Parts: sequence; structure tokens; C-alpha cells
Amino acid sequence: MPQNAQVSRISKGKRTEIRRENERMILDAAERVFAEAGYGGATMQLIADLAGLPKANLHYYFPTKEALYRQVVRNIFEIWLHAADSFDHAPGPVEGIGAYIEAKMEISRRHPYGSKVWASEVMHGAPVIQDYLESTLRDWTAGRMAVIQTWVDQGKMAPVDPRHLLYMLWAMTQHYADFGHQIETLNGGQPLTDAQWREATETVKTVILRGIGVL
Amino acid sequence: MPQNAQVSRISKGKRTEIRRENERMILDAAERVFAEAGYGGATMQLIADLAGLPKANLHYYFPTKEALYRQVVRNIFEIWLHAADSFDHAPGPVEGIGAYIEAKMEISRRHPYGSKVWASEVMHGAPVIQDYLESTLRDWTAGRMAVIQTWVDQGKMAPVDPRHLLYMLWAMTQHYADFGHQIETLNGGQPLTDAQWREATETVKTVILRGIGVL
DNA sequence: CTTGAGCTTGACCATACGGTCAGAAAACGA
DNA sequence: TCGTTTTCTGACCGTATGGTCAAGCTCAAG
Repeated sequence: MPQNAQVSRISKGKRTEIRRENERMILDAAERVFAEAGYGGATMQLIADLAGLPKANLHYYFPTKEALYRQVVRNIFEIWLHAADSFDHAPGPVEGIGAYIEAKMEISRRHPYGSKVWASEVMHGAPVIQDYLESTLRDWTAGRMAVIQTWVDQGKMAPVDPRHLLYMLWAMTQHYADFGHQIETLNGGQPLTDAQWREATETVKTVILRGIGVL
Repeated sequence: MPQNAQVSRISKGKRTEIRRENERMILDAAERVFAEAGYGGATMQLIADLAGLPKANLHYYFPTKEALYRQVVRNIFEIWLHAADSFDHAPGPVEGIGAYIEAKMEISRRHPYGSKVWASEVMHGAPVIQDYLESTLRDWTAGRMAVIQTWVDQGKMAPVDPRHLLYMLWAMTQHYADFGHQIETLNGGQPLTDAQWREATETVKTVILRGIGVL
């Protein structure tokens, strides 16, 4: 029977498998190239080379550059949103905001390219995900603001404007991904070590939690 | 005598004046286009149109696109650096850091395009100002870190890691420029009003100053 | 007025890029 | 094995872009 021995793949429909595999390769390569070169600076050829595929093959899976970019941005957005689960089932700001900071710092560390693509997209006026900003993100933000406001009303934290507090959290955590190169340069050209990441996370948590009066 | 009545210009050397004027027009247009489209997405034609000049004229003043971009980035960097003057002659963290936050928030408001260009440049690995990062910015950072450490040693503030505190300050203040579009969208599509800018600045100041234990 | 240096500009060029396509190859079902 | 569907890919095309150039124009100095 046609069982390829040296390739340890799940042989659950080879067609489907090939498609999934290639789409992932392309999306990973695209995420990195879009992050490093920007949308305008990225070329399909560069993405193809990094994915190890001929350029024409990219257009088989993703009809246009914009379609590919759109998919990359949406994938990141999904990761963003799920990061807030920690926020929800928390009894108060210490646990909720603390966990949120840790989750977002972890994302900055694991998905630096994605964070940069998102930042680029927003900086350029969100040409492809404006609808998401106006629907999903707006709803999401309103929900968390309500939670924070509840905590304020219950006297569980200092009366801080929930909106600007959220912006501060986003800004600080994403900064470690988006400005990673600058941070690395100021770190003697070396990427942050595990210990330094912990230190960064702890510093952010401490300053914020004390800043909202819960430490 | 050839005195143009309807143009109120200083006639101090018309050649020099024309050159200064045009360079400024071009640099202003370039800053905006680079910010909105990214380096790769920006075209000389777009910049020329916005500056109200023929494209060929741009190449007379700036030989290449990269040279023009380089000048834009350097101009912004200068503004960054001078923002820290408020930092220096302060007796303690309340005045120093408070003033620094206000200065940087004001820059975010006045120079949103410049901030975005800087962010883009760093996100893409600082291809044109890496030397600045390694020299000027590194020195600058070391100096401010020393000041903060002194305050910590003197017991004027809580023992917060100066490096990460600086990153937090940069992140939060620049966020209001770099992610201005997102903030505007979440503000009902309206730019922040004067009052909202004040509110933002105050929130940041309050949370940070309380976060470092000086309120 | 004359002259020459600085400024302006339409037309042009080489290149690189996104995208297309026809046909080969591989996988699949019967 | 054979026919069909899906995947793969080199070669190709139209366009847009950064950059060039030569000719013309403006201005100030002599």
C-alpha cells in the first residue's frame, strides 16, 4: 500500500493535508515578511522563497497579495481576542489585570511578527480591518471597560478611567514586540533572556497594579 | 522694483529662501506619506503631488527616495531627544517624570506622522538609523536610567527598574500617536478633543506616578 | 543688458512587481 | 489500469515606480 515510511504524517486524506500544510507555510512566511518589510515592501517572491514554494503556487492558494495579507491580519486578531479570557473570570483587578498583562506579554514574546503586522495595519489607517475595529474590537473594549468600571464602583481599585487604562495595557505589552529591535539594541544587541522577560513582565505588573491602587 | 506684493516673504536671498521653502514642503509631505503608506508603499509621485511639485523636482533636492526618508527620520529623532530636557533639571521623579510624560504626549499630538515613521522604522529593524540607536539613543538612555536610579537610591521613589520604566513611558505616550486611528475609531470615529487629551495625559501621569510610589 | 549659476520640468528608461496561463505532474476514485 | 480532479510551476505580460536627462526658465551680480 502507498504508505510513505520516512514521512511521519497523518495520512488522513493527503490532498487535504497538503493544502493545510502549504497554507500554513505560506501564512507563516507571509506574517514574517509583512512584519519585516511592511505591506508595500513585501513581495510575493520574498514570501514564496521563505515558504520554499514557487511564486505561482502562492497565487494558487491565495488569489492576491491583499487576500493573503487579509488572512494574516485576521489570524492575529483572533489571537488578540482570546488573550482576554483571563480577564473575564477574575474576582478583581489584581487577578484579572495581572493575568491579562501576563497573557499579553507572552503573546508579544511568541508572536512578535503578528504584533508588528497588526501595528502596521492600524498605523496605516486599518485599510483592511476597519470593519473589525468598528464591530468586534469596539464591542470587546466596551465589555472590558464595563468590568473595570464595576471594580472601580465596588471600591476594588482606584478611580482610573477604564478606557485609558486599557490603552496603557495594550501600549506597554505590545511595545515589547513592536519595538523589540530597539529593546534588543539597547540590551547590547542581545534578545531578552527568559529572566529579562520575567523582569519586564513583573515591572509592568507592579507599576500598573500599584498605579491603580491595588498593591 | 520686483517686489511681489501679495506674497509676504522675507526677501533675504531669494535663492536660499526658495530652497528652504521647497525642502520644507517636500519634507512635510514625505513625513505624511511615509507615515500613511510605509516606506515601501510611499511613492515619489504621491509625495510630489502632496508637496505641489513635479516629481523630477524632488530628485533635484533629494537624490533618492532613501535619502529623503533618511532626512525625515533624522528630523523626528531630533524632536525626540529634545523632549527630554524637562527630565534633566528636575529635583525628583514627580516633576521630572511628570514633565516628561506631558512633553511626550504633546509630541504625540503635534507630530503623529513623525511618530509613526519612527515606529515603522524601528519595527522594520531600523535599516537606516541603526547607528543612531547604537550611539545616541544608547547614551541618552543610559543617562536617564542613571538619573532614575539616583532617585531610587535616594528613596525618592519605589525601586522600579529604570530601563523598563523608560520603555513603559515611551510605549504609553507614543501609543497615542501610533495607534491614533484605533483610538479615534474607539472614540466614535472622532479625534480626541482637547479635554480628552488632557484626560489621557492625566490618567497616564496618575497611574505612573502612583505606580512608582510618589503619589 | 549680459552672463552664468541655480532652479524647474516633461519626456523618457530600465527594472521589478503582481498577476496569468497552459500544460505537466501527482493524487484519487472506480 | 484508466479517467478525473487537484496541485504544481516555468514562462510570460502589463503596469507602476525610482530615477535620469536635456532643454528651458529665473534670478542676481557685474
